This record gives sequence, C-alpha cells and structure tokens, in this order.
Amino acid sequence: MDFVGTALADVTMPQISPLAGEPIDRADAERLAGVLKALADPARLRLLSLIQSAPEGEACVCDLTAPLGLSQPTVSHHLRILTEAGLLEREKRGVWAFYRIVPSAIGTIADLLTPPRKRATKKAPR
Amino acid sequence: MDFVGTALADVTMPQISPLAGEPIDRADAERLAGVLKALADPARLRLLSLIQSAPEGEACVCDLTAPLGLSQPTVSHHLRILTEAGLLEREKRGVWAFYRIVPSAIGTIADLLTPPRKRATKKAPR
DNA sequence: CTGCGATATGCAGGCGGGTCGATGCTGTTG
DNA sequence: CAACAGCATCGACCCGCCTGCATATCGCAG
Repeated sequence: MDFVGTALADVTMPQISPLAGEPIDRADAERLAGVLKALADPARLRLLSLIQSAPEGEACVCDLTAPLGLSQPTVSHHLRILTEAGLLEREKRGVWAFYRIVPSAIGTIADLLTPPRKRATKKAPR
Repeated sequence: MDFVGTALADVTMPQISPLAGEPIDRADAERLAGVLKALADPARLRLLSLIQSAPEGEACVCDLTAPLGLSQPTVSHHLRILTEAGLLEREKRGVWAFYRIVPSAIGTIADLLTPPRKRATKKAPR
C-alpha cells in the first residue's frame, strides 16, 4: 500500500466527512480506511497513549518496548505505520529515535467523523 | 471475539480517552481497537455513508449491494460487523432488513479520540 | 400448500497484517 | 580503532479477514 505515508494529508485536504452528507467515493473511503487501520490496533493505540503521556510528550523505542511487552522490531514496525499514517513524527537525536504525536492528527480524524457540526444530534442552543 | 457486540457500549461507559492523559490499559485498547477495526474498511465506510445519506436515513440490503459492487452475502457480512460494533441498528420489516446509523455512535468514537482538546466538550449551560 | 424474493449463515480460497529472530547500520564510548 | 548500544530492515510463520458461491431460513403472494 502506498496510500499510507501521506494518508492523513490526502484525507485531510478535501473535507470528505464520510458520515456527512453524500456518499463518499471509493478513493476517499480507502484513504480514510487506511488511516483508521493505523489506529485500529491495540498495540498502536497504547503506543500513542504512552508517547502522549511521556515526560516531554516524546519517547524513544527503548522506552516503549517494555511497557508494551513486544519485541523491539515489532515496536519499530508499529511506530513506522503510525508515522506513515501521519500520526507520529520521528526525530533522531544521537543513537535514539524520539517519536512524538503530530498535534492535530488525531483531532483531524475525529473531525472527519463528526461532520454534522452544526446540525448536531441534540444541540440547538437558542 | 466477544468484545464485539457491546463493543461501543463497553468503550463508551468508562471515559477511556486513549489519547487523553494516562496510558490506557490493554483491555481498553483492545475494545477501542475493536470498534475502530469495524470502521477501518472501505466497504464499511461506504456502507455507513450510503445509509446515512439514504432517504429516511435507513436502507435495506438490496439497496446497498449495487452501489457497493459487492455480493449480497458480503454486504450482509459487513452490516453484521457494523451492527455488532454498535454503529448500526437493524430493524426487520416484512421481508426486508432496514439498517440505520446509531445516532451518537460515531460521535462517541470521535469524542474518545479528542480528549486532549479542552474538556470544554461538555457544556454546563449556566 | 407451494413458489419466490430478501437475508443470513456456512464454507473455502486468497491476501494482508502482526509478531519474532537474525542481521545490518549508525553513532557513541573506551 | 575496536566494542557496544539503539533502531531499522529482512525473512518467515501464522492467524484473521474480505470475498464469493452455495445453501438454509423467513415472509409473502398466488
């Protein structure tokens, strides 16, 4: 799959809003599904959570293997997927590779799922 | 898997917020991942979109097979997964089975993903 | 009661994905 | 320079999932 990598970007640019108004086309569906696939894994959700709650909001691989209970190659694998999905950013300092959550990434996905911003389920404050 | 079926319910009750504060535990991660897995498929995203944009906000299987380009059994299969995930509700009227989106389902998931956003999410009209 | 249309379920094939061990690369340390 | 630590990549195994075909089930019409 190569839609991964710029997945979030491609999905973000056009405001597709899958559950919004009109049916989404195959291409948009695949792009959004690609990003959601990156999220739809226990290990990766925990990785995001761990990184997010880390001291500086960043963590290196060696700090993540133990809490997850997975091998180092596996953790690197998951971090790679999350990074290619646009959810994480990598910064190599010395021997370590620090991962950090892309600030607006998750929020963007959440927004894509909640299109009826205005006509919300039950809020007509007036 | 049996976390499916009440997946969304289990995930909704406790405000887990995967990306919120502290690391989520394995159980919550698996539950949320289960719901996200249901969403992370092009066919199912399009199904949700099609149903949502249908006349009465509901559609039967026979109306969905053609637009999706998938066989009837396959469509039923996807609808089953979405229903068990708590995203769709099924109502059988006569020979047909009408599917409808559970109103707050998607919104709930979106909220679970956007906790870091100021907790202003809950408004106390006062 | 019999036949037909709409769905659901069972079964099987094929592909993608998660995991680990081994290995290669790079930068640090002695 | 040599030895070592942190990560990424490779190859392989195995399980789960998407899909379609065939079949069973349910409801309605004649």
